[in-house]
Amino acid sequence: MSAQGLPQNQRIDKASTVAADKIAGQLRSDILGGRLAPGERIMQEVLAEQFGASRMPVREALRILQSDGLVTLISNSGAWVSKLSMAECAEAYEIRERLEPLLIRESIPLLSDHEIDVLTGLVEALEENTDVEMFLRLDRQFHLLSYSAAPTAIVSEIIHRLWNTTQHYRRAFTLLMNSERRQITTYEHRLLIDAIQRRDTDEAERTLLGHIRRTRHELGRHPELFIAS
Amino acid sequence: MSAQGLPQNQRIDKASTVAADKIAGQLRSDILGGRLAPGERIMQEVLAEQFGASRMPVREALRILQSDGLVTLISNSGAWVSKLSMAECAEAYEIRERLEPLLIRESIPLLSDHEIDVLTGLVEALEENTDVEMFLRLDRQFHLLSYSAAPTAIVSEIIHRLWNTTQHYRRAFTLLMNSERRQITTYEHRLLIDAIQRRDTDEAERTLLGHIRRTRHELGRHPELFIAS
DNA sequence: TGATCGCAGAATGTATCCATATCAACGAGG
DNA sequence: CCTCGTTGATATGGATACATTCTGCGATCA
Repeated sequence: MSAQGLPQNQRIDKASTVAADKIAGQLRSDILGGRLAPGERIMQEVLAEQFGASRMPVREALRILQSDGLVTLISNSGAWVSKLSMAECAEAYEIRERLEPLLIRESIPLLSDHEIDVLTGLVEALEENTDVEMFLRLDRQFHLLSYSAAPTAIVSEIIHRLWNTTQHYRRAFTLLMNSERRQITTYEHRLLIDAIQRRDTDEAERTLLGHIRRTRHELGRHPELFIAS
Repeated sequence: MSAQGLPQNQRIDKASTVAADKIAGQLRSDILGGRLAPGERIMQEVLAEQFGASRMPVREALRILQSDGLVTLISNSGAWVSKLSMAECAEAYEIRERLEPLLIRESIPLLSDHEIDVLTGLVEALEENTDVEMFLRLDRQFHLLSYSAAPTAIVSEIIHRLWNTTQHYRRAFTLLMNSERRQITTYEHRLLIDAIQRRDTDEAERTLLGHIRRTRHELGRHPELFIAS
């Protein structure tokens, strides 16, 4: 049982020199950016040619994305962009309801003043913004940054995954939001940033929980986003 | 954006004909069974020879186990059996506290009478058992079976992952349990199976939460399980 | 003496080729 | 006309060989 220690830095997010990582990064960006739709087939050879590499690193990239939950692999059959049923999407939101309050609670006391300034700026940018892609990016940045100081690596990873796998449906949902719904979102964000500025963890938790829950309920009213295609 | 549908069965748990799956299965069993310790190095060539295969399926197997959280891969460096710090282990229990009550609540109404009989049998077997490996197996079977009827695939997967990654520490912890502690566990299991038999979801949730929380607190008193080796 | 550079060995990453499984089209039979 | 079996094309899985990167040890120089 000679247990040799791991290198210190278990997480290396910076682009590595490994082709598979680069391909995975590009693919991830394509999926999150909506350029690849859920259910769409991914073929190894096409990707390989596209990247000027052999199929080998592509296969590894697909495995990587599978562990991110972004791609579904089936033996001897192929790879598809993961898709969620309405039930699964609702489930993702239920999990977020239970875990993100934990994250914000752990994070708030450790956020720097500078980070809170950035968060405030993001909320303001969100109010002025009208573009859907920009909304998705800013909203994601705002929430994930608000959790970023939390020292809880495992929860963070789970939440990142859920944000990734639900990204496509948030986009579709955002497109459907009417002005009333946008107003509500704006207010929720204002309440949340206010609580964060005052470092009122309890209030932040409550507001966040309501924010996610309301979104889940709203999503339940749009089953058309999940029709099998 | 021609989204072609995926095959119906996204999950194929039965042993496939694919070598990588078989290797992954064996490795998983080795890790969960304690024959491979956290932090231990895994070398592709050794495994390949051991299975009479080339390094290629081994690499795929390692990716699979990475998505299970059992293995940590580092580019251009190698693979290690995942290990947890005490903080991460405590975090895993905090997540379980928040998600497993959800699972048991969703599961209980859908459990068949037969499954409840099996659960009852497992509790009895646990009380009579004295062997550590058997305890781990029975305890795991009991809890996971009690959740098995829950239609929540995502939560289930998260919980399975957490049980996997904490397995080694549960083993070490189980070895340290004194008779008083074992008594408490027995009572908790009895309360839980009683609530399940009566299909009392609220009581089951409460009992389960306490069960996990007490274990987490108890674990916090044994930092020696996490010394860097 | 110690610190840095460099080289050798080993392990991982990649490419190419071959084997095999899957699926759809086609044709024969009922 | 429908059903079932066969067959062929296509895409994935696996093996071997080669390239690249990392690590640790030792020599050299300040």
